[in-house]
Parts: sequence; structure tokens; C-alpha cells
Amino acid sequence: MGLTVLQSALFADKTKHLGKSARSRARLIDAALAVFAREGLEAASVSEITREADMANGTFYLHFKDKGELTLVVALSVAAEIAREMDDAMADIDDAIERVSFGTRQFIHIASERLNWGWAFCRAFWVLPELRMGAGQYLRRDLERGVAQGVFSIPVDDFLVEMVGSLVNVALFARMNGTAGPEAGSKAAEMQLRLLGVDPELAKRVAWQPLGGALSGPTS
Amino acid sequence: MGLTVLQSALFADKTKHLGKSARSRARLIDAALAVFAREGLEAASVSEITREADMANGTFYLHFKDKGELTLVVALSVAAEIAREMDDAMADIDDAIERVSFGTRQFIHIASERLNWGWAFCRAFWVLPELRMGAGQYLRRDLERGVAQGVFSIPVDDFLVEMVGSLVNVALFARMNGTAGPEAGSKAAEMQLRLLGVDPELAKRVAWQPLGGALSGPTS
Amino acid sequence: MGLTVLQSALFADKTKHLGKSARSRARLIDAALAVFAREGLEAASVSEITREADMANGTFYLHFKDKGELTLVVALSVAAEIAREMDDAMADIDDAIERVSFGTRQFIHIASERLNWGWAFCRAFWVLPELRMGAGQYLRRDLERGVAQGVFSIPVDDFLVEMVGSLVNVALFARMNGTAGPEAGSKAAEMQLRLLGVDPELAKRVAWQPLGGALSGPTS
Amino acid sequence: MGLTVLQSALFADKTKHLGKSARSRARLIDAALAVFAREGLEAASVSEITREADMANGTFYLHFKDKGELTLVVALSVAAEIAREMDDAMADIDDAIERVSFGTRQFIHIASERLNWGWAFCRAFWVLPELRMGAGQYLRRDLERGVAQGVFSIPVDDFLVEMVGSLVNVALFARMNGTAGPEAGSKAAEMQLRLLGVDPELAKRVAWQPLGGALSGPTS
DNA sequence: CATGAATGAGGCTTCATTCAT
DNA sequence: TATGAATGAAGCCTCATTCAT
Repeated sequence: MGLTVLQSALFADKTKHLGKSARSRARLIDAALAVFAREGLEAASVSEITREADMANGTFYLHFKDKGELTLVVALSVAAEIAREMDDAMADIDDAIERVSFGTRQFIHIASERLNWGWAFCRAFWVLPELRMGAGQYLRRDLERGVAQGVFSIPVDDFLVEMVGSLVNVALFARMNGTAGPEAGSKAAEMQLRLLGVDPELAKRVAWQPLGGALSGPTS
Repeated sequence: MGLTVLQSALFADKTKHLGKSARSRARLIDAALAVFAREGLEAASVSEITREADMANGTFYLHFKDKGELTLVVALSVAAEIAREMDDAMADIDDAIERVSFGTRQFIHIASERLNWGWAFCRAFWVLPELRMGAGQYLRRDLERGVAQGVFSIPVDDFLVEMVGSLVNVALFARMNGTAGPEAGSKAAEMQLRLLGVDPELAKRVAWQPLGGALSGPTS
Repeated sequence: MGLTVLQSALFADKTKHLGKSARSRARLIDAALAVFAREGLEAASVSEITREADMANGTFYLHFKDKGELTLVVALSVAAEIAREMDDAMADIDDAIERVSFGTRQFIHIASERLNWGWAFCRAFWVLPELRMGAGQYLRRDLERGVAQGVFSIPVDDFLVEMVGSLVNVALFARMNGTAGPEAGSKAAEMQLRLLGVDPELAKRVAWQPLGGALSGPTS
Repeated sequence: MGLTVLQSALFADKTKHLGKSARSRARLIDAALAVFAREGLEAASVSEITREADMANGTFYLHFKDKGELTLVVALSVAAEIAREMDDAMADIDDAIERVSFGTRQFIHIASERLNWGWAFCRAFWVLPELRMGAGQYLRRDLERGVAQGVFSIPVDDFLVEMVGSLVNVALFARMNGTAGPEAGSKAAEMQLRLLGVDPELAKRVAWQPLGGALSGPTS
């Protein structure tokens, strides 16, 4: 299960039925993802993105007001897509402990497997508050669920969400780096659960249990 | 105790007795800190830094080979200075739990109190591996101490160090943001200790106990 | 027949039928020629060239990777154009003595008559080995022809080619200087022939004979 | 007899008896020679020259008004020194043919043997009219002598001097390049003599005869 | 005389953005 | 819609020269 599952045109593929304009826009988003992943948000230039998308330089501004707008759109598109996939996969998990564990592992899995997403996400995370907010929404609900279920022993507030959420991003970063292997997700999940007050034994058990068919699921 | 304690020329102040060149260099470091804090590492331009330092553009290159060299020097200078101060303050703490707690709180305290240091550190953290490494060294020793003392129940490896370390940076970030108030340090420390396996009650007690005279120490 | 036959846009003129981009590129080449002629290769700055071409600074890099690339392109364009014209004019000259004489005279004539070419060539000659090589190819063939015809009494090698070739450049230089008048070509040709072993009387006769209609040829 | 006879401080050595100022000046000239030889006239920067001379940057302007002044002084110093040595060596040669041959061979020999002189001379030759003039003076006298002796069959004028003189420089250039070996001097001399009207057989004999003790003379 | 820090103009290059086609 | 040439501000860096010590 390597990192190099080739998979281009993630967003463009979904717009075959839409107008030409929407398709161009999607192609730009895909290209931007690739370039962001390669070079980072600031280092990516509009011309490189359009070159990657096989378009003329000026076409960019028909679809986006700004480089900044593109950045946002790309990040949120990725986040939304990941969220959608995860919602699907997690729809019938009730236990907050399992949800947090599965969510973290699954997220890291998806992001690192999907070409360009992992890096793009890492690169954008600390720069785009919108991204952190968006991701935080999901996490927060599970944390609150855990408190309600009496399994997390720590009050949920923005700060907690940021801290627990950042652990996911840091683990993803290590994964992309090569600093950490495929076990990064489990390790991160275990740490989160310990932090949240789950018994260490249980945390380890849940975080390292096989992910089930979900893994091979909607990876595209 | 707000964030706006005016305090310019942190490094320049220490070089009054040195040659003119060293003083100019220090002025550049201070100016860079200010600009990094305002705009981030990449967005800071040499001309803006020299303008901030009231120098001619070319003077910069008398003191640094490169913008990259400056970046490194600034980050490591700050890190070294913080490390020095913290070493002093922590010299006689033996208990690993206390060390981790005190270290985290004190670090956030110092960095957020010193004009520009907090932001500069946050901005540099994810961009400069050297910085993460350097900070990690210190943390790792305390984690290993905790394992040796039998108070931390999780094996120490690079990944753990990165994760626990990142919590400090994330908390500092929230502090600088205004997302978190002065209690950020205690909150972060408490979470770290929980993650490491310290009993939640103990973690809370240690993380929130008064910091002692250290706080009023060398904050400037 | 002075040196100041106004004649701008030598390359641009030939591209009226091509795309806008090619025309801009040609304008840059013409401008570069002018600036090279005025200031020399190294002293010419991109901004001065674009100013001469009435373009924005950045436009330059749409057409050339580099100042170096431009330099080469300009030198080789000129050389190629001169070579083309000379090939045309010399196609039906068989006698090596006449070829060398005519080539030298014609070259100096063309280069000194065409606005900027003379100086640009002189300025580039010692700096661009590619230019010396290219010019050397042509000369060498005529030298070898002369040996084959039994009229040149000196073995042809790289060194000889460089020496004989440099005489052309030196004469052109003197012509541009104003040190030498329009007779520079004949004088240079005569010296070359003497050097090559042609009888002095014959050398003088050939080198000074009227150039025929060629002179009034494609000087534009 | 390689090109790498180490020989630093050519001018500085002669000023031991002079004031400190004169010695510094001479050190700068030597340093400039080295840098010119390494990088060319325009590429040499004042700071590199002073660094080579182990002096402070500003000291330069105590000794020279300008970078341009230095350039001139360096070139003329070298020329004067070479001329002095050659005058010595040629004092008792009467025959113009021998003088031209010996002069050319000896000049190339000295310049290519003396560390830095060869390159510096080549690099300066086309840029400094003063240098060409100076060298031309000497050559002209021998050419006129040859005409007077009835051995050169071509009228002496500025143009001839430039052409014959340039052959020396071109040969030196090829020598420095590595394009030509130690025989460059003889080859060049032979060509000059042929050009001047000397019988090819005689030209060859004279140009290739052993140089005599002169060679081992003042080469350092 | 000498030092070496400082200056600031100017060179090369990139890039977000506009605009005529 | 799309193109791609053009723009010009801005970034990094070098270097001849000046000046306080």
C-alpha cells in the first residue's frame, strides 16, 4: 500500500456532466493541488498552475478572482471531499472513541494515499484558518459526543479542538515526510485518546485494531 | 500582563559593548524578528528588514550571506536564547512531570511575552526542521527522564517527540492569535501530561500550580 | 558611402508576416544589437535593451531565458545572416585567392555598413568562442581549397584559421574605430594573401580590384 | 617548461626600498593582475582585488582614483616591464627580420610564462587603446627598420602596425587557451614575416631557430 | 596611511495581473 | 470563453565608492 497511487484529475473527473467552464475550473483546481503539493502554497505561481492545467496564463482569471481565491477554493474543496468520504464511512459508528480513532486514521490514510492531497493539506493547514475551522467542526462533534457518552474526561472548547486536531495534521506531516510510516495514523489516534482521557489500554486496542473494509473503500 | 510589552532591540541591547559590526548585525536580527512576526518567513523581504533596521539595502549582505542564512540565524538565536533562559530556570527541577509542565508553560510564557518572539517562532516552526530538531532535543530528554522515573507510560521515539512538541507550538500559536488566553500554557501542559500517561488529576494539579518566582524572572 | 546609413529594425523588418511574439523577439534582437554596439556585451543591461526596444522590463524574459541566451542568439543571428549573404555572393567564385579576398572585403563591407553590426561583431568576437568557431568554418574551407589549388603555401590548422580570421576582425575593428577608411577590407585581404603565400604582386592586384556589382548588392 | 612558474609579487618586490605607500600600491597592482587574469577586466571587483592584496576595501582609493585608473596602471605597468626586459634582450639585434621574430616569440614566451601576465594582457588588449598604442610603438620601429633595410616589402602605417601587432596578441590568446602549444610564438612570427614580405623559406628558418640564451634570461 | 562598515544605485529575474485578439 | 503577449512592481543581490574612526 504505497503512497504513489496515481490518481490525477480528481475534481475534473466529477464535472464531466457540467459546462465547459466548470470543467476548466476543476482542471485548475486539480492542477493547483499538484503544484501546491510540489512547491507549497506561496511558491506556486499562477503560470505554473496553468501550465500544469494545459491552459493559457490568462484563463486563470476567468475562473478565479485571485490567487488567494484559488488557494481557498482548493483547500476547501479538498477538505469537503475528504469530509464527504469520511462521513460516508463513519455514518454508522456510534462510539465516540471509535469515531475519533477511525476518523484520525482514515483521514491520514486518505490524505496520504491520494496523490497531492497530503502535502497540499499540510502546506495549507497553518496558513488557512478556514481550513482549520472546517476540519475542527467535524472533530468537535465527536469530542462532544465522547463527553456526552462519558468516555472523554476533558471539557471541550476551541482550544482542545485545535490541539487534538493539530495532532492529526502533525502526524500527516510526519507521514508525508517519511518520518513516520503507515502506522502514523494509529499512533496519532492512540495519543489523542490518551489525551482525551481514555484508558491507555483501551486507547491502544481501539487505535490499532484493523480498520476493516473501510480502508479499501472510497479511496477514489 | 498583556502581549504588548514594548521591548525592542532584544539582541541589539546585548551588544553595546561589541564592535559596530556586531551591533549592526544584531539590529538586523531584531528587525528581522519584527518583520517575521508581522509577515512570516517567506513574505519578509530583505528590503523591508533593512528598512525596519534603518539601514541601506546593501548593508544586509555585509552581515549575512543570504536571506536564508538570516532566517536560520534568527530562528536559532531565539531558540538558543529561550533555551538558555529555560535551562537556568529548570536547573533544579528533577521530577519529569514537573519539568514537562514547567517547560511548556515557561516556554509559552517567554515566547509570548517577548515582543515578536512568539510569532516568529510559530512562523518558523513548520518551515525550519532545524528549529524543530533543536527544540526536540530538550523535550526528548525530559520524556526519557519521565519514562525512567516510571511516570510516563509511552515509549519515546521521534514521532512522540514531534507530537508532544507540536502541542507546545500549537498552544503558542493560539496564544498569539488571541484564540487562547494566558492559561494556554497550563492547558497545553495538562494535555501533554495526560497524553504521556500521567493521571488526569495529577496532570491538572501540576499543570495549574503557580509557576513560582520563575515567572517574574528574566522576562526581559 | 558613410557608416551612418540609417537602418534600424534589421531583423524586425523581416518578421512583419510572423506572429506578434516573433516580432517582439526580433525587436529585442535589434535593440540588443544597438546596445551591444554602443556599450559592448557585458556592459549592456537588460533594462537598457528593453528600453531601447520600448518594452517593459519583464517582457524580455518571455523571449529569452537569459541575458546569455540573448547574447548568443544575437551574435549567431548576425553571423548567420552575414554568412547567408556572403554565400549568395560567393557561390560562383572558384579561385581560392579570390574567395579569400572577396570574403574578407565583403564581410567588412557588410558588417560596417549595417548599422550596429560592425561594432556588435567586434565586441562579441573575443568573448564568444561560438562566434569564432562559426566564422572559422567558412574561412577554413577556403584555406583548404587554396592549398588544394596549390596557391597557398602554408599548412591549414586551427591556429592558422584563428590567425587569418582574426585579421578580418581586427580590420573591421579599425574600420569601426575610424582608424581605417573604406580601404580596410582591401588592405586586410592583401595581408592575408601575403601571409598565405600568394605572390605580393598578385595579392595586391586581387585585393584591390573592384568588387563588381556585389558591392551594391543586398546591403539593404 | 610549463605555464605555471609560480611567481607572485612581481611589482611589489621591486619596491622594497620605497615608502610604505608605494609598496601598498604595488601590492594592489599585483593583486589586480592576479584577479584580472582569473576573471577578466570587467568581472574583477575592487573588493576581490583588495582581498587578494590583504588590504581593507577602502585602502584602494588611497592609491587609485578609480577602478579605471587601476586598470590602466596595471596594463601599462605590465607593458612597460615587458618592454624593458625585451629591450634588454634585443639591444644587440640589428636585423629587422630577427628583431620581429625574436620580439614576437620572446613576448609570447614572457607573457605566458609569467603568472597572470598572459591572461591579463589578452583581457586588456582589446579594451585599452593605450595598451595597443604602447605595444605598437615598439613594433613600428622594427617594421620601419625592416623597410629601411629593404627586407619588408610593405609600407608601414598605423593599420599595418595594428594588424601585425594583433597577430601577437591572438597567438598569445591561443597559447593561454591551450589551443596552441609552445610553438605558438614561432608560428606567429613566421606568419608575420610572410605577411611582411620575407621569403617564406627564410621566414620559417628565422622563426624556428633556437632562441638562444635569451630564453633563460629574465624570466624571473 | 589604513580600516572596514555603510551606502545606494543598478543589475537580473519572477510573477500576479491586464488586455487586445 | 480562451489565449498568450505584455506589463511593471518588487525581490534578491553585487559593487564602486564614501566616510567615520
